[in-house]
Amino acid sequence: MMLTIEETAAILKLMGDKTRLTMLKLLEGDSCCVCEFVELFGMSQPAISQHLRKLKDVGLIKENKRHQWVFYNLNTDHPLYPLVVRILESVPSQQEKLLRLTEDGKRIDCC
Amino acid sequence: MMLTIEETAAILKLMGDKTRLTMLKLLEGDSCCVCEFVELFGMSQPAISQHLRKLKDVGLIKENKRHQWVFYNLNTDHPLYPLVVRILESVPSQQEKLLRLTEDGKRIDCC
DNA sequence: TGATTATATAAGAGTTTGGTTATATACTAT
DNA sequence: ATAGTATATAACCAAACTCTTATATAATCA
Repeated sequence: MMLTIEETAAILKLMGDKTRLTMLKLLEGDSCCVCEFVELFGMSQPAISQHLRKLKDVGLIKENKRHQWVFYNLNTDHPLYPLVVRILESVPSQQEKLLRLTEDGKRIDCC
Repeated sequence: MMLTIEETAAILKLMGDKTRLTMLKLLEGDSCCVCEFVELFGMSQPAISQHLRKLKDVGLIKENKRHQWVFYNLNTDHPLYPLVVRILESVPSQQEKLLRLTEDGKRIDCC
C-alpha cells in the first residue's frame, strides 16, 4: 500500500530531526521509556514527550504501558516500516548512548 | 561512506517538504529546468530557485547550464544517493505533471 | 546596443517548529 | 489516603522555514 506524497513527506520531515531520528535508531534495537530518553538526551521531559507524541501520531511508534512507565517501540505495521528500517540502516549506531545509560544504572529493567 | 546522524537528518528534513520531494521524484526520471518547475508548481520563480538551492547546497542535485536555461538532475555521486532512490521508490509517480506540461507545450526541449 | 528571457539573491511577512516552565493526570507504594 | 514518581498537556517564546515582492545578474537575440 502506497501513501500519498504528502503523507510520505510528513514522515520524512518528522525523521529529519536529530533527536527524533536518534530516538528511532535506538528503538530499532530495543524499546525505551520516556525517562530513559530524558536521561539520554539531557533534555526536559516535556520536550521528549512532545517528540514521542509526534512520532506516535503518525504511527511510526507504539506505546506500551508497563508498571509506572510508558515504553515505546517501532510500529512494524506502519506502511512505511520497511522504508524506515532502510533509512535507519543508513544512520550510525547509537548504542554507546544506551551503554552509558546502563553504566550509570539509569536503564529501566522492567518485566 | 556513512554520514553523521546530523547530516542524515538534514537530508531527510529537506526531503520532508512536499515541493522538494516532488522535485526529486520528477528528477528521478529526467532533468528539469527552473522555468519548468515554475510552471509545474504554480509557484513564484524565486520560491522554486530557493528550493533548488537547498537541494543543491547539500549535494542532492547538480546543475547543468544549457543555452539560457539551468537544468537540474539528481547527483548520483551523493553518499546517500542509494537511500534517496529507495525513498523515491516509495513515492507515487509524478509523471502526469510532466505529461500535462508537454501537452501545454511548456516542456523545454534543449540540445 | 538594447530588449527580452531565465535565474539568483535580498529583504520582509506570516507560519511552523522545538524548546522552556508550569501544571495536570496517572500509577505505585507506603 | 498520601507521597512520590512518571508522563502528558498548556502556554509561551525564539529560531527556523517558506513564501512573497523587488532587484540584480546572466545569457540570447533582433
